[in-house]
Amino acid sequence: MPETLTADQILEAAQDVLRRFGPSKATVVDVARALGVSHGSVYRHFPSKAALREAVTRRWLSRAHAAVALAAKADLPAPERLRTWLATLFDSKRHKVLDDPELFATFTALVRENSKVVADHIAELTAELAEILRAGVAAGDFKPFDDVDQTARAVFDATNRFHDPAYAGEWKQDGIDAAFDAVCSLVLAGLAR
Amino acid sequence: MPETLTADQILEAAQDVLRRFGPSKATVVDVARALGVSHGSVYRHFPSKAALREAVTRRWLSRAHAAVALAAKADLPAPERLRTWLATLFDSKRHKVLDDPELFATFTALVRENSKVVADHIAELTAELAEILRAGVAAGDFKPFDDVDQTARAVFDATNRFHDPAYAGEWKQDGIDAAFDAVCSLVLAGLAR
DNA sequence: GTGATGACAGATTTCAATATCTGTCATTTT
DNA sequence: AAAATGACAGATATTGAAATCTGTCATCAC
Repeated sequence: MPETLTADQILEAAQDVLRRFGPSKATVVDVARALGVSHGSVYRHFPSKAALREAVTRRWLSRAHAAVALAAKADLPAPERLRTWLATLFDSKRHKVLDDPELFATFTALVRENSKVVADHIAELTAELAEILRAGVAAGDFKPFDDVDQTARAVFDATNRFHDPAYAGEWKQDGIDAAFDAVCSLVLAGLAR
Repeated sequence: MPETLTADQILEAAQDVLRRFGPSKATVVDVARALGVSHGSVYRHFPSKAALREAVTRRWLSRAHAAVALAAKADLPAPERLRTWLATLFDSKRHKVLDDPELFATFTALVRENSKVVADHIAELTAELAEILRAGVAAGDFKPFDDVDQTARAVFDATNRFHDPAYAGEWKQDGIDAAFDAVCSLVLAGLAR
């Protein structure tokens, strides 16, 4: 039972409220109630409801991705590492949506309302991709690229169907793994020396 | 002023009503009113509002695509033909959304509510792609594929960002053409012998 | 003085009454 | 008889009044 209210406590409570009530019902008053404080206190730490939701979204997204980034750090040749990275990204999101569709929907709604957060997250992801591409070029596995960042973004775009939550509904369909492998192989063939 | 009401007249009127009122406000009663008949007469030709909307969607989609399919029939080597096909598809959709965003939104909403129509349309599109791929394999421009249809679908999936209306908001951003070229080149490199 | 409160104005949401729409079908029109 | 109608029941949408929420700020507590 801490003396003073911290931004982190508020974020934690806001996350709980969002989980329980969903993105359309969760209010700042609910968050304050959950913490046993007045809603005015929340506004001491966050300038607006939108800012609070954005902060929750950012935290949620970065924590969710930390696991993926780690899993795909394996010490492999670039092509395999790229394939693993893409497959891990896909698998992790697919598991999320299958395990708890409601929570995934809440999370997706939050992400959708913050295009800035999405842009930043995509920038992080493509930076990871660019890293792999550079390693592959250095090792002679990939052909040299005019613009590695552009190519990294192209790889990200080409695999959209397997990481954009907008397509989550298709991730349980039969043949989705074959479709993923097909795109993956096409992309890898396009990168190969 | 024809004697008897035809399904085609109803489709035409329904299309007008949808254009004018938008997908959420357009009613069967509106369509009947526009034709000067009772709404019961509409139900003689279409079993439900959903069926009527689906029929409109199908017609709208197939007419919109006829122009694209034609434009991309040019007598070129397969790789150029593929690039032209993809570029024409992208350009045509981008023009639609830029020229009349409201109509595009109406159209997109209709498409979204009919996943069956979408699936059929995608099947047609990938069939066109598969045709190009086969020609390319025969001419020795593309490497032979295990499964041409699967590869065609992979090409379609990889270029999602440039034909799925869900991304229409990004089509006016700077650098979108460069992003398109990057994905296109990656895909073509992946197909090349 | 720093942090928390709760009253307040304006914006947004909820709710229930009302109106409109969807789909059916017995009846009317041609 | 084939086509069209319009009354009807149940479902859905609209509306406006009441409730709740957001964001501010003068005041209170430590």
